[in-house]
Amino acid sequence: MKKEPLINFVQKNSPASKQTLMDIVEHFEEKTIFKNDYLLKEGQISNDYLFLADGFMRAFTFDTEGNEVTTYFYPKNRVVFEASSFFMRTISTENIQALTDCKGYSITFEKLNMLFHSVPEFREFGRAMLVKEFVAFKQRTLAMINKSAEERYANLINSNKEIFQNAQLKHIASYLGITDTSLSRIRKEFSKK
Amino acid sequence: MKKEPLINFVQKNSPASKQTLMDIVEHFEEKTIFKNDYLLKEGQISNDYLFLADGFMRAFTFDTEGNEVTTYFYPKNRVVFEASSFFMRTISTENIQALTDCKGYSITFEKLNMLFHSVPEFREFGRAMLVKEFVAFKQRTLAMINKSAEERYANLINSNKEIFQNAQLKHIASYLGITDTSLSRIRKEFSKK
DNA sequence: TTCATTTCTTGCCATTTGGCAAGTGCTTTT
DNA sequence: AAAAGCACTTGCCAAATGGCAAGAAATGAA
Repeated sequence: MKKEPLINFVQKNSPASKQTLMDIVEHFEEKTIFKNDYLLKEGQISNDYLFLADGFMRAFTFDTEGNEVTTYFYPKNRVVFEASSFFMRTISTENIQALTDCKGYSITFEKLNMLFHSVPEFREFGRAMLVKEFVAFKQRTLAMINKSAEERYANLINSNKEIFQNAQLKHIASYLGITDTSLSRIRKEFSKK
Repeated sequence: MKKEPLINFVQKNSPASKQTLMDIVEHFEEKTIFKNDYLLKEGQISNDYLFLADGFMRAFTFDTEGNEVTTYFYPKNRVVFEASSFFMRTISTENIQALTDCKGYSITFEKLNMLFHSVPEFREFGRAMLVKEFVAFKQRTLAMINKSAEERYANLINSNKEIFQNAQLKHIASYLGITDTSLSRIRKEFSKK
């Protein structure tokens, strides 16, 4: 069956019977997004809860001065969604863009809700995804507060090597909260060690 | 009835019939926490999902150098919980402490789950709370990245005046990601305008 | 291959924030 | 009232990061 990565992912995060899993993934549709295209554009109400089977994405928005700020990187084998817009049905201030050609399985808000109401195990999955995202953000916020740019860089390169293979320096820089100039210098310092 | 603030809060966030509301709040227990006491201590698995009816709390943890870092302030009339520890049943790295005498209504993980499974409207409530927290964190992370300390201070004082009436300077400073020395200077600059 | 465009690096200097330590003022204890 | 403790402020200087602009390197198009 084609949706095997999705099945494995759901199973891993919230065990369910084979039949239940099939009932769940049946409602996901295959989706392809080419490099530089968007899963979500600001101003829209997000209607894609996407399991990213292959590729690499990023979320970004703009600060008050109009600079692009990367808010998140999404490697493959995880779900990609903008919680606020998707779940609250509000207009998104974020963009989600493919940094490489991407393939995955997507479900709409309506269908996801239907599954949440009818499949208790899947509710656990949904909550686990939300909590996971939340925790990741918390840790990042904390790191922003009490670590130097160099330490944040070191953490990122240790935990998410693939970011450096897929994203541009300026994307990584704004994600780390520094300028690309500074990141370039930090990287230089770092390579000496 | 005693739990009226809670009833109103649930009703506002996810409308339900009077009877359903009563069924929900019945499972919450009144809880009092005195100033400087803890709702959650690091090392514990959180088992309190608290609606804070009155008082003021903060969450904090320690950075790698052992400095206290305030991660969140909780004014009254909102829910207070550590999503990671409470929902994932993992050991908390955060502390939640009362900054004033506090009163609220608390429910355990088990009972909350029971309600989530049996009351669809309440599931919506639970999700809304999680998403809300998430959004607040995202905005904060973003602000940490692309705003100066002075701007972050200005935002905080405009949006959360009560923090300044309830928390110490050093708590606010670590929340803003600066030292109390710097905050003191910023505050001085600010009062000139 | 060659040219054009984009991405990344680097030098110079400015600005922001931090570290430390002393000092002020308020509150609590005795 | 004196002493002690805590919260906050301030001066001095250091360290981290930014802004700008020029140049180098990589990438993509013709």
